[in-house]
Amino acid sequence: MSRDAWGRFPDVVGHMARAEEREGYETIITDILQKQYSIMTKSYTEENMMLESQNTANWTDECQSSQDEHDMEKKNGAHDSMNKDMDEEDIDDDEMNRLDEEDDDEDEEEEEGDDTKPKRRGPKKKKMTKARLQRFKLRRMKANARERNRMHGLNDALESLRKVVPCYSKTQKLSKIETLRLAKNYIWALSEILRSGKSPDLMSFVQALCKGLSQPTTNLVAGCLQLNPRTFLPEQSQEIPAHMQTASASFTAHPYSYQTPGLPSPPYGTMDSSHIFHVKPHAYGSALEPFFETALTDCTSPSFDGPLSPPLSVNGNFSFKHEPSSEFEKNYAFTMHYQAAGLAGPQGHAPLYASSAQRCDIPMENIMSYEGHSHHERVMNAQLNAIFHDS
DNA sequence: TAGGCCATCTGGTCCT
DNA sequence: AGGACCAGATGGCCTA
Repeated sequence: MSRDAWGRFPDVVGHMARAEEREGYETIITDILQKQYSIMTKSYTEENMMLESQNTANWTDECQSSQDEHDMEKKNGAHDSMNKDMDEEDIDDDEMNRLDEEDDDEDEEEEEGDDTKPKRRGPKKKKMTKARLQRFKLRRMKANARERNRMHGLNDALESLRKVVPCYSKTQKLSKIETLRLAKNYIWALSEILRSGKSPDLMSFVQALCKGLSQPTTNLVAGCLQLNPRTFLPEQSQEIPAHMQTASASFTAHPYSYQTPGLPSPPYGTMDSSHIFHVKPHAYGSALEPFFETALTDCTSPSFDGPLSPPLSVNGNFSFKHEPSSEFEKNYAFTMHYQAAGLAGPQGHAPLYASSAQRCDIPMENIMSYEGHSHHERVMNAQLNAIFHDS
């Protein structure tokens, strides 16, 4: 989603533009803020309490009548700072100092007038003054701006993560939670491959990737890898060819059921091992057996929540080079971006197992969604090639 | 229309 | 005191 120069989203800008057309809304907002602050801090004198009680009585009606403006302010998000093109960096200390001075002056006046009243114990509570209100607003604006920046940074990092997990697509973005789940599965799958030292079949690999993902994301992953999700979803297990079931048997033994407690909707957590294929792993000689045997022995937790401690080294097989200069990258039959057709044989298909008796021919064209020729996608393809071809 | 996802605001807590 | 981080609340957008 595109943002303007101040990081504001289009709908926010639109709201602001409409809000700016309203006359006097700032006054109303300031009034509301003042009342809110008075209530929040509870720092008022008896006189203020009297006033507050009166104001509170009127406040509900006022808030109701000015709800549109108030909502506008909330939606705009620190609209004052935005309307004045102020960001966190723009709120300078001079303004704060000036407000401090005003604040001090008003405090002195307050002390002079308090002679007749009994002095309270404890920390002195300050009256809500205009300057203090301004300071409060400035502080709030700065905090909001920081929080916005922080969340933008978080989202940027998440976007980076999206690009390095399989099935990156600019048009159909994975949600945040699905990105994290897929990344977790991906890391786990790669680490197990490294640990076992054997190449898995594509089916099991996709199954591992899709564990705990929602149905749409599962479809997306399957689509990216040009698999029919029906072939590895548990509900359709009976339709799976024998060799697929064999390959999937080890997946059955996967101790990491993704049945995350409290998941919000049925699509999540449907890959629980308790209902996948119902096949015992040791009865099959899948190439993935070591892959999951280690998992069985190493992991006692029924979920992915335990420490993974993946034996991954980015400096190892996954050489992060921009150009496919190495033999490693050049020779992959699993190449997606370098047009696998010429490498994968006359039918444009390549065997998943270079050495396995159980082969699963998958069309190589567009094996992943490909919308750009960025570095990370080449790296991703290289990694997948390494997994399915080189180990 | 309900539900999912998201951005933002907000107050609390912890840390420096 | 101020910043980072977090979680709850809220409202908008989109889709089935």
